[in-house]
Amino acid sequence: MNTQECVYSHVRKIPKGKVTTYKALALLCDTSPRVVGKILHHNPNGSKTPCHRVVRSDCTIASGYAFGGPGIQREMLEKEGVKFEKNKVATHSFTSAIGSSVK
DNA sequence: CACATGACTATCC
DNA sequence: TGGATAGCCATGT
Repeated sequence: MNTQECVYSHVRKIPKGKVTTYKALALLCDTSPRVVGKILHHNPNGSKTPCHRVVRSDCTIASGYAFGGPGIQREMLEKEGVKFEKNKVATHSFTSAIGSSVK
């Protein structure tokens, strides 16, 4: 499976009210976080990819969000039940492992 | 085929 | 503790 499809698959497996980090996706896809972010920004798989549930390792919202702005992403997550600490995501809202691994 | 870029992460000052 | 710089990997030109 290509890194691209791999990342998309994992992002789609993120349960509602939960979030993940680029680093986690990178590890699951056996790649680097840079690639994960680049792929997600390239094109959310037909809006089926909840890229708004993907945040940085620092729990902060990603920069250059493509849905209208970081503020939008935060509100979307809050509506899904994700707790927020100021401009960061609550650590307890993270999914340690998304569904199943690729390999 | 080689160079440049990027939703990032980690280290240094 | 916080901001800036370097490193990394895949994709695109």
